Amino acid sequence: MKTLTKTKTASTPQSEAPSANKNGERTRVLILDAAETLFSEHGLDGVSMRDIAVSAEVTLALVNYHFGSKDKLYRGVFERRIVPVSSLRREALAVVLDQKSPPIREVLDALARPWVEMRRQPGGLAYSRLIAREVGDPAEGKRGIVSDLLDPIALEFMAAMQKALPRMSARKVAWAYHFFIGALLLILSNPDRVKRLSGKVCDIGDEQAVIDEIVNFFSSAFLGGETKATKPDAPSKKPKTGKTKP
Amino acid sequence: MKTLTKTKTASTPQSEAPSANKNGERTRVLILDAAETLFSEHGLDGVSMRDIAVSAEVTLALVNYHFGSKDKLYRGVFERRIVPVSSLRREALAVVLDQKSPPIREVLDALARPWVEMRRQPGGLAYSRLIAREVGDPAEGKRGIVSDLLDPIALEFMAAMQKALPRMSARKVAWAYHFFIGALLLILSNPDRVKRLSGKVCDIGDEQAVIDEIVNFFSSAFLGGETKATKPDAPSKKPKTGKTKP
DNA sequence: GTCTATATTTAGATAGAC
DNA sequence: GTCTATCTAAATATAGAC
Repeated sequence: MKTLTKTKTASTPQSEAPSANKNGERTRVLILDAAETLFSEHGLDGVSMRDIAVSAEVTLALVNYHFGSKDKLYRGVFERRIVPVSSLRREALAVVLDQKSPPIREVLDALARPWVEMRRQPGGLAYSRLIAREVGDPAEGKRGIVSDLLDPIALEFMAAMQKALPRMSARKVAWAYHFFIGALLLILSNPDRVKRLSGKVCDIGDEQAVIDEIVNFFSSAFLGGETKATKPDAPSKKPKTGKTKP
Repeated sequence: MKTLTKTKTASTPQSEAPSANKNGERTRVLILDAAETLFSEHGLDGVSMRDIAVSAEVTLALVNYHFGSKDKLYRGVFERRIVPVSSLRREALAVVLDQKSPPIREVLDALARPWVEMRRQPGGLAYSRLIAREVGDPAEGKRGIVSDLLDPIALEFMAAMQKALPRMSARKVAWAYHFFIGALLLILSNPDRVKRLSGKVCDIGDEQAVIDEIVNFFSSAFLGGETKATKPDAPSKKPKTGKTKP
Protein backbone atom coordinates (compact mmCIF):
# COMPACT_ATOMS: atom_id res chain seq x y z
CA MET A 1 0.00 0.00 0.00
CA LYS A 2 1.31 3.40 -0.83
CA THR A 3 -0.54 6.08 1.12
CA LEU A 4 -2.52 4.54 3.89
CA THR A 5 -5.31 6.81 5.06
CA LYS A 6 -4.89 5.81 8.68
CA THR A 7 -7.55 3.14 8.84
CA LYS A 8 -7.60 2.17 12.44
CA THR A 9 -9.72 -0.91 12.99
CA ALA A 10 -8.57 -1.33 16.55
CA SER A 11 -9.78 0.13 19.87
CA THR A 12 -13.06 -1.78 19.86
CA PRO A 13 -12.81 -5.40 18.78
CA GLN A 14 -15.78 -6.48 16.69
CA SER A 15 -16.68 -9.28 19.07
CA GLU A 16 -15.98 -10.26 22.69
CA ALA A 17 -15.72 -7.90 25.62
CA PRO A 18 -13.61 -4.81 24.91
CA SER A 19 -11.14 -4.93 27.78
CA ALA A 20 -10.25 -8.51 28.75
CA ASN A 21 -7.40 -10.25 26.94
CA LYS A 22 -7.16 -13.82 28.16
CA ASN A 23 -4.18 -15.56 26.55
CA GLY A 24 -4.02 -12.91 23.86
CA GLU A 25 -7.40 -13.75 22.42
CA ARG A 26 -8.30 -10.09 22.24
CA THR A 27 -5.07 -9.44 20.35
CA ARG A 28 -5.92 -12.12 17.84
CA VAL A 29 -9.32 -10.54 17.30
CA LEU A 30 -7.84 -7.08 16.79
CA ILE A 31 -5.41 -8.41 14.21
CA LEU A 32 -8.08 -10.40 12.39
CA ASP A 33 -10.39 -7.39 12.28
CA ALA A 34 -7.68 -5.15 10.86
CA ALA A 35 -6.53 -7.76 8.36
CA GLU A 36 -10.09 -8.41 7.21
CA THR A 37 -10.71 -4.75 6.50
CA LEU A 38 -7.40 -4.09 4.78
CA PHE A 39 -7.41 -7.27 2.69
CA SER A 40 -10.95 -6.56 1.56
CA GLU A 41 -9.96 -3.10 0.37
CA HIS A 42 -6.56 -3.76 -1.20
CA GLY A 43 -6.23 -7.50 -1.69
CA LEU A 44 -3.67 -9.91 -0.33
CA ASP A 45 -0.72 -8.37 -2.14
CA GLY A 46 -1.86 -4.80 -1.57
CA VAL A 47 -1.40 -4.96 2.18
CA SER A 48 1.74 -5.43 4.25
CA MET A 49 2.05 -7.04 7.63
CA ARG A 50 3.12 -3.66 8.93
CA ASP A 51 -0.05 -2.05 7.62
CA ILE A 52 -2.05 -4.62 9.55
CA ALA A 53 -0.03 -4.17 12.71
CA VAL A 54 -0.47 -0.39 12.59
CA SER A 55 -4.19 -0.63 11.92
CA ALA A 56 -4.67 -3.14 14.74
CA GLU A 57 -2.48 -1.03 17.01
CA VAL A 58 -0.24 -3.93 17.93
CA THR A 59 3.43 -4.54 17.12
CA LEU A 60 4.56 -6.26 13.98
CA ALA A 61 6.13 -9.11 15.95
CA LEU A 62 2.77 -9.94 17.51
CA VAL A 63 1.16 -10.45 14.13
CA ASN A 64 3.76 -13.01 13.20
CA TYR A 65 3.67 -14.57 16.64
CA HIS A 66 -0.06 -15.24 16.49
CA PHE A 67 -0.39 -16.25 12.86
CA GLY A 68 3.02 -17.43 11.75
CA SER A 69 2.97 -15.93 8.27
CA LYS A 70 1.02 -13.62 6.01
CA ASP A 71 -0.58 -16.49 4.11
CA LYS A 72 -1.74 -18.15 7.30
CA LEU A 73 -3.19 -14.89 8.54
CA TYR A 74 -5.05 -14.47 5.27
CA ARG A 75 -6.57 -17.91 5.56
CA GLY A 76 -7.30 -17.28 9.22
CA VAL A 77 -9.48 -14.33 8.29
CA PHE A 78 -11.70 -16.63 6.21
CA GLU A 79 -11.71 -19.47 8.69
CA ARG A 80 -12.93 -17.27 11.51
CA ARG A 81 -16.27 -16.54 9.87
CA ILE A 82 -16.85 -19.44 7.55
CA VAL A 83 -18.59 -21.69 10.05
CA PRO A 84 -21.19 -19.24 11.39
CA VAL A 85 -21.89 -17.85 7.94
CA SER A 86 -22.20 -21.24 6.29
CA SER A 87 -24.52 -22.36 9.07
CA LEU A 88 -26.78 -19.40 8.39
CA ARG A 89 -26.88 -20.24 4.72
CA ARG A 90 -27.55 -23.92 5.34
CA GLU A 91 -30.37 -23.11 7.73
CA ALA A 92 -32.04 -20.88 5.19
CA LEU A 93 -31.60 -23.51 2.50
CA ALA A 94 -32.94 -26.31 4.70
CA VAL A 95 -36.17 -24.40 5.27
CA VAL A 96 -36.60 -23.99 1.54
CA LEU A 97 -35.79 -27.59 0.72
CA ASP A 98 -38.28 -28.81 3.30
CA GLN A 99 -40.96 -28.26 0.68
CA LYS A 100 -41.89 -30.82 -1.93
CA SER A 101 -41.39 -28.41 -4.82
CA PRO A 102 -39.13 -25.65 -3.59
CA PRO A 103 -39.65 -22.42 -5.58
CA ILE A 104 -36.53 -21.19 -7.32
CA ARG A 105 -37.24 -17.74 -5.95
CA GLU A 106 -36.77 -18.99 -2.42
CA VAL A 107 -33.59 -20.82 -3.27
CA LEU A 108 -32.13 -17.64 -4.73
CA ASP A 109 -33.27 -15.71 -1.71
CA ALA A 110 -31.52 -18.13 0.64
CA LEU A 111 -28.42 -17.78 -1.50
CA ALA A 112 -28.29 -14.00 -1.62
CA ARG A 113 -29.86 -12.78 1.60
CA PRO A 114 -27.25 -13.91 4.13
CA TRP A 115 -24.47 -12.30 2.08
CA VAL A 116 -26.21 -9.01 1.59
CA GLU A 117 -27.55 -8.72 5.11
CA MET A 118 -24.15 -9.64 6.49
CA ARG A 119 -23.06 -6.17 5.50
CA ARG A 120 -24.91 -4.63 8.40
CA GLN A 121 -23.12 -6.65 11.04
CA PRO A 122 -19.77 -5.58 12.49
CA GLY A 123 -17.04 -6.64 10.10
CA GLY A 124 -19.55 -8.17 7.75
CA LEU A 125 -19.13 -5.55 5.07
CA ALA A 126 -15.41 -6.22 4.83
CA TYR A 127 -15.90 -9.97 4.89
CA SER A 128 -18.47 -9.92 2.10
CA ARG A 129 -16.11 -7.88 -0.05
CA LEU A 130 -13.21 -10.14 0.77
CA ILE A 131 -15.12 -13.22 -0.31
CA ALA A 132 -16.10 -11.52 -3.54
CA ARG A 133 -12.49 -10.64 -4.23
CA GLU A 134 -11.22 -14.13 -3.52
CA VAL A 135 -13.87 -15.94 -5.57
CA GLY A 136 -13.21 -13.73 -8.58
CA ASP A 137 -9.44 -14.09 -8.38
CA PRO A 138 -8.08 -16.42 -11.06
CA ALA A 139 -5.30 -17.29 -8.59
CA GLU A 140 -7.69 -18.57 -5.90
CA GLY A 141 -6.99 -22.14 -6.97
CA LYS A 142 -3.43 -22.16 -5.69
CA ARG A 143 -4.52 -20.91 -2.27
CA GLY A 144 -7.37 -23.40 -1.99
CA ILE A 145 -9.47 -21.26 0.32
CA VAL A 146 -12.43 -21.16 -2.03
CA SER A 147 -12.30 -24.85 -2.87
CA ASP A 148 -11.89 -25.84 0.76
CA LEU A 149 -14.40 -23.53 2.39
CA LEU A 150 -16.86 -22.35 -0.22
CA ASP A 151 -17.21 -24.97 -2.93
CA PRO A 152 -19.02 -27.52 -0.73
CA ILE A 153 -21.90 -25.20 0.07
CA ALA A 154 -21.94 -23.93 -3.49
CA LEU A 155 -22.62 -27.46 -4.66
CA GLU A 156 -25.47 -27.73 -2.17
CA PHE A 157 -27.08 -24.64 -3.63
CA MET A 158 -26.63 -25.87 -7.18
CA ALA A 159 -28.34 -29.11 -6.19
CA ALA A 160 -31.15 -27.11 -4.64
CA MET A 161 -31.57 -25.11 -7.84
CA GLN A 162 -31.72 -28.33 -9.81
CA LYS A 163 -34.41 -29.64 -7.47
CA ALA A 164 -36.39 -26.45 -7.94
CA LEU A 165 -36.03 -26.70 -11.71
CA PRO A 166 -36.12 -30.42 -12.49
CA ARG A 167 -36.65 -29.88 -16.20
CA MET A 168 -33.59 -27.74 -16.65
CA SER A 169 -30.36 -29.42 -17.71
CA ALA A 170 -27.54 -29.63 -15.18
CA ARG A 171 -25.41 -27.61 -17.52
CA LYS A 172 -27.85 -24.72 -17.67
CA VAL A 173 -28.27 -24.82 -13.92
CA ALA A 174 -24.51 -24.56 -13.49
CA TRP A 175 -24.23 -21.61 -15.85
CA ALA A 176 -27.13 -19.87 -14.18
CA TYR A 177 -25.63 -20.40 -10.75
CA HIS A 178 -22.45 -18.63 -11.79
CA PHE A 179 -24.35 -15.82 -13.50
CA PHE A 180 -26.16 -15.22 -10.26
CA ILE A 181 -22.99 -15.40 -8.15
CA GLY A 182 -21.21 -13.07 -10.56
CA ALA A 183 -23.95 -10.49 -10.35
CA LEU A 184 -23.97 -10.74 -6.58
CA LEU A 185 -20.20 -10.51 -6.25
CA LEU A 186 -19.92 -7.42 -8.41
CA ILE A 187 -22.45 -5.40 -6.48
CA LEU A 188 -20.91 -6.58 -3.21
CA SER A 189 -17.30 -5.92 -4.14
CA ASN A 190 -17.59 -2.67 -6.05
CA PRO A 191 -20.92 -0.98 -5.31
CA ASP A 192 -19.32 2.38 -5.95
CA ARG A 193 -19.37 1.96 -9.70
CA VAL A 194 -22.94 0.74 -9.62
CA LYS A 195 -23.92 3.92 -7.84
CA ARG A 196 -21.75 6.09 -10.07
CA LEU A 197 -23.17 4.75 -13.35
CA SER A 198 -26.77 4.77 -12.22
CA GLY A 199 -26.77 8.41 -11.26
CA LYS A 200 -26.93 7.40 -7.60
CA VAL A 201 -30.27 5.60 -7.85
CA CYS A 202 -28.75 2.14 -7.34
CA ASP A 203 -27.41 1.99 -3.81
CA ILE A 204 -26.42 -1.25 -2.16
CA GLY A 205 -26.85 0.57 1.12
CA ASP A 206 -30.51 -0.31 0.81
CA GLU A 207 -30.02 -4.03 1.42
CA GLN A 208 -33.68 -4.92 1.21
CA ALA A 209 -34.08 -3.33 -2.19
CA VAL A 210 -30.97 -5.00 -3.55
CA ILE A 211 -32.11 -8.45 -2.54
CA ASP A 212 -35.52 -7.84 -4.05
CA GLU A 213 -34.02 -6.63 -7.31
CA ILE A 214 -31.59 -9.45 -7.84
CA VAL A 215 -33.91 -12.23 -6.71
CA ASN A 216 -36.75 -10.89 -8.80
CA PHE A 217 -34.60 -10.41 -11.83
CA PHE A 218 -33.11 -13.87 -11.80
CA SER A 219 -36.40 -15.53 -10.92
CA SER A 220 -37.82 -14.06 -14.10
CA ALA A 221 -34.99 -15.53 -16.09
CA PHE A 222 -35.60 -18.97 -14.64
CA LEU A 223 -39.34 -19.01 -14.80
CA GLY A 224 -39.67 -17.38 -18.18
CA GLY A 225 -43.36 -16.55 -18.50
CA GLU A 226 -44.44 -17.65 -15.08
CA THR A 227 -43.71 -14.34 -13.34
CA LYS A 228 -43.70 -10.85 -14.69
CA ALA A 229 -41.15 -8.99 -12.67
CA THR A 230 -39.76 -6.92 -15.50
CA LYS A 231 -42.66 -4.54 -15.78
CA PRO A 232 -42.20 -0.92 -14.80
CA ASP A 233 -41.75 -0.32 -11.10
CA ALA A 234 -45.46 -0.76 -10.47
CA PRO A 235 -46.17 -3.93 -8.48
CA SER A 236 -47.01 -7.01 -10.49
CA LYS A 237 -49.66 -9.61 -9.75
CA LYS A 238 -47.33 -11.95 -7.95
CA PRO A 239 -45.62 -10.70 -4.79
CA LYS A 240 -42.64 -8.56 -5.68
CA THR A 241 -40.41 -9.38 -2.74
CA GLY A 242 -38.73 -12.70 -2.23
CA LYS A 243 -38.63 -12.51 1.53
CA THR A 244 -38.71 -15.88 3.21
CA LYS A 245 -38.94 -14.52 6.73
CA PRO A 246 -41.48 -11.70 7.00
CA MET B 1 5.01 -12.66 -6.77
CA LYS B 2 6.59 -15.48 -4.89
CA THR B 3 7.38 -18.35 -7.22
CA LEU B 4 7.13 -17.24 -10.79
CA THR B 5 6.62 -20.18 -13.11
CA LYS B 6 8.79 -18.68 -15.82
CA THR B 7 6.08 -17.07 -17.88
CA LYS B 8 7.91 -15.76 -20.87
CA THR B 9 5.66 -13.55 -22.94
CA ALA B 10 8.51 -12.32 -25.08
CA SER B 11 10.18 -13.75 -28.20
CA THR B 12 7.16 -13.08 -30.42
CA PRO B 13 5.45 -9.75 -29.89
CA GLN B 14 1.70 -10.02 -30.26
CA SER B 15 1.56 -7.43 -33.00
CA GLU B 16 3.99 -5.83 -35.48
CA ALA B 17 6.79 -7.57 -37.31
CA PRO B 18 8.93 -9.78 -35.08
CA SER B 19 12.38 -8.43 -35.80
CA ALA B 20 12.35 -4.69 -36.47
CA ASN B 21 12.65 -2.31 -33.53
CA LYS B 22 12.37 1.25 -34.76
CA ASN B 23 12.91 3.69 -31.91
CA GLY B 24 12.28 0.96 -29.37
CA GLU B 25 8.71 0.43 -30.42
CA ARG B 26 9.19 -3.32 -30.39
CA THR B 27 10.55 -3.07 -26.85
CA ARG B 28 7.49 -1.18 -25.74
CA VAL B 29 5.28 -3.87 -27.22
CA LEU B 30 7.22 -6.66 -25.52
CA ILE B 31 6.90 -4.91 -22.16
CA LEU B 32 3.20 -4.20 -22.62
CA ASP B 33 2.52 -7.81 -23.60
CA ALA B 34 4.35 -9.14 -20.56
CA ALA B 35 2.73 -6.62 -18.22
CA GLU B 36 -0.72 -7.40 -19.58
CA THR B 37 -0.34 -11.11 -18.97
CA LEU B 38 1.20 -10.82 -15.52
CA PHE B 39 -1.18 -8.12 -14.27
CA SER B 40 -4.16 -10.12 -15.46
CA GLU B 41 -2.98 -13.17 -13.52
CA HIS B 42 -1.76 -11.59 -10.29
CA GLY B 43 -3.12 -8.07 -10.15
CA LEU B 44 -1.30 -4.75 -9.92
CA ASP B 45 0.23 -5.42 -6.51
CA GLY B 46 0.99 -9.06 -7.24
CA VAL B 47 3.57 -8.27 -9.91
CA SER B 48 6.90 -6.51 -9.64
CA MET B 49 8.64 -4.47 -12.29
CA ARG B 50 11.35 -7.12 -12.24
CA ASP B 51 8.83 -9.85 -12.99
CA ILE B 52 7.74 -7.88 -16.01
CA ALA B 53 11.27 -7.21 -17.18
CA VAL B 54 12.17 -10.89 -16.90
CA SER B 55 9.03 -12.01 -18.69
CA ALA B 56 9.57 -9.50 -21.48
CA GLU B 57 13.25 -10.43 -21.66
CA VAL B 58 14.40 -6.85 -21.33
CA THR B 59 16.30 -5.14 -18.54
CA LEU B 60 14.58 -3.52 -15.59
CA ALA B 61 15.94 -0.10 -16.51
CA LEU B 62 14.22 -0.27 -19.88
CA VAL B 63 10.83 -0.78 -18.32
CA ASN B 64 11.21 2.37 -16.29
CA TYR B 65 12.72 4.24 -19.21
CA HIS B 66 9.75 3.58 -21.47
CA PHE B 67 6.93 3.94 -18.96
CA GLY B 68 8.26 6.05 -16.12
CA SER B 69 6.62 4.18 -13.27
CA LYS B 70 4.65 1.09 -12.43
CA ASP B 71 1.36 2.97 -12.27
CA LYS B 72 1.92 4.53 -15.67
CA LEU B 73 2.77 1.15 -17.15
CA TYR B 74 -0.42 -0.29 -15.68
CA ARG B 75 -2.49 2.44 -17.27
CA GLY B 76 -0.56 2.06 -20.50
CA VAL B 77 -1.69 -1.55 -20.75
CA PHE B 78 -5.32 -0.42 -20.76
CA GLU B 79 -4.79 2.53 -23.05
CA ARG B 80 -3.18 0.43 -25.73
CA ARG B 81 -6.30 -1.62 -26.39
CA ILE B 82 -9.14 0.59 -25.29
CA VAL B 83 -9.64 2.38 -28.58
CA PRO B 84 -9.80 -0.62 -30.92
CA VAL B 85 -11.94 -2.61 -28.50
CA SER B 86 -14.33 0.24 -27.82
CA SER B 87 -14.67 0.81 -31.54
CA LEU B 88 -15.68 -2.80 -32.04
CA ARG B 89 -18.29 -2.51 -29.33
CA ARG B 90 -19.64 0.77 -30.66
CA GLU B 91 -19.91 -0.65 -34.17
CA ALA B 92 -21.88 -3.63 -32.94
CA LEU B 93 -24.11 -1.36 -30.90
CA ALA B 94 -24.68 1.05 -33.78
CA VAL B 95 -25.97 -1.76 -35.97
CA VAL B 96 -28.43 -2.75 -33.27
CA LEU B 97 -29.59 0.78 -32.57
CA ASP B 98 -30.21 1.36 -36.25
CA GLN B 99 -33.54 -0.38 -35.79
CA LYS B 100 -36.68 1.37 -34.64
CA SER B 101 -37.27 -1.06 -31.77
CA PRO B 102 -33.93 -2.71 -31.03
CA PRO B 103 -34.41 -6.13 -29.39
CA ILE B 104 -32.83 -6.40 -25.97
CA ARG B 105 -31.31 -9.70 -27.04
CA GLU B 106 -29.24 -7.95 -29.66
CA VAL B 107 -28.13 -5.24 -27.27
CA LEU B 108 -26.88 -7.88 -24.85
CA ASP B 109 -25.19 -9.69 -27.67
CA ALA B 110 -23.35 -6.56 -28.74
CA LEU B 111 -22.32 -6.08 -25.13
CA ALA B 112 -21.00 -9.57 -24.49
CA ARG B 113 -19.74 -10.85 -27.80
CA PRO B 114 -16.71 -8.59 -28.33
CA TRP B 115 -15.42 -9.36 -24.83
CA VAL B 116 -15.84 -13.10 -25.11
CA GLU B 117 -14.54 -13.40 -28.64
CA MET B 118 -11.58 -11.21 -27.76
CA ARG B 119 -10.21 -14.21 -25.89
CA ARG B 120 -9.23 -15.91 -29.09
CA GLN B 121 -7.05 -13.08 -30.31
CA PRO B 122 -3.39 -12.72 -29.27
CA GLY B 123 -3.28 -11.09 -25.87
CA GLY B 124 -7.02 -10.82 -25.76
CA LEU B 125 -7.47 -13.44 -23.08
CA ALA B 126 -5.20 -11.56 -20.71
CA TYR B 127 -6.82 -8.23 -21.50
CA SER B 128 -10.34 -9.51 -20.91
CA ARG B 129 -9.27 -10.86 -17.53
CA LEU B 130 -7.49 -7.67 -16.67
CA ILE B 131 -10.57 -5.58 -17.35
CA ALA B 132 -12.65 -7.92 -15.23
CA ARG B 133 -10.19 -7.58 -12.38
CA GLU B 134 -10.08 -3.80 -12.57
CA VAL B 135 -13.83 -3.29 -12.81
CA GLY B 136 -14.43 -5.51 -9.80
CA ASP B 137 -11.76 -3.86 -7.68
CA PRO B 138 -13.20 -1.55 -5.04
CA ALA B 139 -10.02 0.52 -5.37
CA GLU B 140 -10.53 1.24 -9.09
CA GLY B 141 -11.93 4.65 -8.25
CA LYS B 142 -8.62 6.04 -7.07
CA ARG B 143 -6.86 4.93 -10.26
CA GLY B 144 -9.58 6.32 -12.51
CA ILE B 145 -8.93 3.91 -15.35
CA VAL B 146 -12.44 2.52 -15.32
CA SER B 147 -14.14 5.88 -15.03
CA ASP B 148 -11.96 7.40 -17.75
CA LEU B 149 -11.95 4.58 -20.28
CA LEU B 150 -14.90 2.31 -19.60
CA ASP B 151 -17.71 4.30 -18.02
CA PRO B 152 -18.52 6.31 -21.16
CA ILE B 153 -19.28 3.27 -23.26
CA ALA B 154 -21.06 1.63 -20.35
CA LEU B 155 -23.47 4.55 -20.29
CA GLU B 156 -24.07 4.12 -24.01
CA PHE B 157 -25.03 0.51 -23.48
CA MET B 158 -27.31 1.38 -20.59
CA ALA B 159 -29.03 3.90 -22.80
CA ALA B 160 -29.41 1.26 -25.50
CA MET B 161 -30.97 -1.11 -23.02
CA GLN B 162 -33.39 1.58 -21.97
CA LYS B 163 -34.32 2.16 -25.59
CA ALA B 164 -34.93 -1.55 -26.05
CA LEU B 165 -37.06 -1.66 -22.93
CA PRO B 166 -38.89 1.69 -22.83
CA ARG B 167 -41.37 0.53 -20.21
CA MET B 168 -38.72 -0.46 -17.71
CA SER B 169 -37.65 2.07 -15.10
CA ALA B 170 -34.17 3.55 -15.37
CA ARG B 171 -33.39 2.12 -11.98
CA LYS B 172 -34.21 -1.43 -13.01
CA VAL B 173 -32.23 -1.02 -16.20
CA ALA B 174 -29.22 0.09 -14.21
CA TRP B 175 -29.44 -2.86 -11.84
CA ALA B 176 -29.88 -5.27 -14.70
CA TYR B 177 -26.89 -3.82 -16.51
CA HIS B 178 -24.67 -4.51 -13.55
CA PHE B 179 -26.09 -7.97 -13.02
CA PHE B 180 -25.18 -8.75 -16.60
CA ILE B 181 -21.71 -7.26 -16.32
CA GLY B 182 -21.12 -9.09 -13.05
CA ALA B 183 -22.05 -12.42 -14.59
CA LEU B 184 -19.84 -11.73 -17.58
CA LEU B 185 -16.88 -10.60 -15.49
CA LEU B 186 -16.93 -13.65 -13.25
CA ILE B 187 -16.85 -16.16 -16.05
CA LEU B 188 -14.16 -14.13 -17.81
CA SER B 189 -11.93 -13.62 -14.79
CA ASN B 190 -12.17 -16.98 -13.08
CA PRO B 191 -13.52 -19.59 -15.48
CA ASP B 192 -11.61 -22.26 -13.57
CA ARG B 193 -14.09 -22.35 -10.73
CA VAL B 194 -17.01 -22.45 -13.13
CA LYS B 195 -15.51 -25.51 -14.73
CA ARG B 196 -14.60 -27.06 -11.38
CA LEU B 197 -18.06 -26.69 -9.86
CA SER B 198 -19.93 -27.83 -12.95
CA GLY B 199 -18.08 -31.12 -13.24
CA LYS B 200 -16.31 -29.77 -16.32
CA VAL B 201 -19.46 -29.26 -18.40
CA CYS B 202 -19.25 -25.46 -18.29
CA ASP B 203 -16.20 -24.42 -20.24
CA ILE B 204 -15.59 -20.86 -21.35
CA GLY B 205 -13.25 -22.29 -23.95
CA ASP B 206 -16.36 -22.78 -26.05
CA GLU B 207 -16.91 -19.08 -26.67
CA GLN B 208 -19.95 -19.52 -28.87
CA ALA B 209 -21.78 -21.57 -26.26
CA VAL B 210 -20.98 -19.12 -23.52
CA ILE B 211 -22.36 -16.17 -25.43
CA ASP B 212 -25.50 -18.10 -26.26
CA GLU B 213 -26.01 -19.10 -22.65
CA ILE B 214 -25.58 -15.70 -21.09
CA VAL B 215 -27.50 -13.78 -23.73
CA ASN B 216 -30.35 -16.25 -23.68
CA PHE B 217 -30.51 -16.35 -19.94
CA PHE B 218 -30.62 -12.60 -19.49
CA SER B 219 -32.98 -12.08 -22.38
CA SER B 220 -35.45 -14.32 -20.60
CA ALA B 221 -35.16 -12.23 -17.49
CA PHE B 222 -35.90 -9.07 -19.43
CA LEU B 223 -38.65 -10.34 -21.59
CA GLY B 224 -40.40 -12.44 -19.01
CA GLY B 225 -42.87 -14.55 -20.94
CA GLU B 226 -41.90 -13.48 -24.42
CA THR B 227 -39.14 -16.05 -24.89
CA LYS B 228 -38.73 -19.47 -23.41
CA ALA B 229 -35.05 -20.02 -23.14
CA THR B 230 -35.08 -21.85 -19.85
CA LYS B 231 -36.42 -25.11 -21.22
CA PRO B 232 -34.19 -28.18 -21.27
CA ASP B 233 -31.36 -28.08 -23.75
CA ALA B 234 -33.70 -28.88 -26.64
CA PRO B 235 -34.08 -25.91 -28.97
CA SER B 236 -37.07 -23.71 -28.31
CA LYS B 237 -39.39 -22.18 -30.85
CA LYS B 238 -37.55 -18.90 -31.07
CA PRO B 239 -33.97 -18.97 -32.33
CA LYS B 240 -31.62 -20.00 -29.57
CA THR B 241 -28.59 -18.01 -30.59
CA GLY B 242 -28.33 -14.27 -30.40
CA LYS B 243 -25.87 -13.89 -33.18
CA THR B 244 -26.01 -10.56 -34.92
CA LYS B 245 -23.55 -11.49 -37.66
CA PRO B 246 -24.33 -14.91 -39.07
C1' DG C 1 17.69 3.17 -26.60
C1' DT C 2 20.00 0.00 -23.88
C1' DC C 3 23.09 -1.63 -20.51
C1' DT C 4 25.39 -2.46 -15.54
C1' DA C 5 25.45 -0.98 -11.07
C1' DT C 6 23.46 1.12 -7.24
C1' DA C 7 20.64 4.13 -4.20
C1' DT C 8 16.75 3.91 -1.21
C1' DT C 9 12.68 2.07 0.73
C1' DT C 10 9.82 -1.46 2.09
C1' DA C 11 8.78 -6.23 2.61
C1' DG C 12 8.29 -10.75 5.57
C1' DA C 13 10.09 -12.92 9.35
C1' DT C 14 12.99 -13.68 13.70
C1' DA C 15 16.14 -13.00 18.09
C1' DG C 16 16.20 -12.26 22.51
C1' DA C 17 14.92 -9.39 26.64
C1' DC C 18 11.00 -8.74 29.73
C1' DG D 1 2.22 -12.83 25.38
C1' DT D 2 4.52 -8.69 24.20
C1' DC D 3 8.17 -5.65 23.23
C1' DT D 4 12.55 -3.42 20.66
C1' DA D 5 15.87 -4.18 17.45
C1' DT D 6 17.48 -6.42 13.52
C1' DC D 7 18.32 -9.68 9.61
C1' DT D 8 17.63 -10.61 4.84
C1' DA D 9 15.30 -10.32 0.71
C1' DA D 10 12.83 -7.86 -2.60
C1' DA D 11 10.73 -3.69 -4.16
C1' DT D 12 10.77 0.92 -7.06
C1' DA D 13 13.46 3.94 -9.20
C1' DT D 14 17.74 6.26 -10.95
C1' DA D 15 22.85 7.29 -12.40
C1' DG D 16 25.95 7.12 -15.68
C1' DA D 17 28.58 4.60 -19.32
C1' DC D 18 28.01 2.98 -24.10
